[in-house]
Amino acid sequence: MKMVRQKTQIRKIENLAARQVTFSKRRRGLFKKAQELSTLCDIDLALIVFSATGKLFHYSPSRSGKGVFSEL
Amino acid sequence: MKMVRQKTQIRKIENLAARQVTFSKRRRGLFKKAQELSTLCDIDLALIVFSATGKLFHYSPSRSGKGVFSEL
DNA sequence: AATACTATTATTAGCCC
DNA sequence: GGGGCTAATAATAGTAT
Repeated sequence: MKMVRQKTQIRKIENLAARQVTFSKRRRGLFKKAQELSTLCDIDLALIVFSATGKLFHYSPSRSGKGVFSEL
Repeated sequence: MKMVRQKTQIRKIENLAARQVTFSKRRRGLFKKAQELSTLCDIDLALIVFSATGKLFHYSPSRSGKGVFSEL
């Protein structure tokens, strides 16, 4: 069981299963980074992610407790 | 010149200059990650970031060439 | 403010269960 | 699909210019 990682190529992952796994992992990482930026720098931001199947993941942290898009 | 990094604490950076530098650095990193996720997984997303001074940074990559919020 | 460096931490690809 | 592991890559805090 070698664990040799390729240097990541940023282009569409053709294998469906691998693409879904990467989507799940990286989406979580992106949300985490977004929340960190919001907290560290005391700013508002919104991150809206659509899955390939149309499912919506949204995130709108807020310093004030009200989401950036709370009106929508 | 020691370069001892603290384990990052995720809470507001009180020093203004340091906060601005971190905002600049991490905002770029976040945009990069967002674009990578979009490309790797062939999905749409939008990232909207407001600076503390109200400046808007927005990002809405698209696989189709049309932004997610192109209608706005 | 912007950029560069680099030690260190953080993320994650590939694997297994 | 999800969770854990670990080696390897990637991001970045602190520093300097």
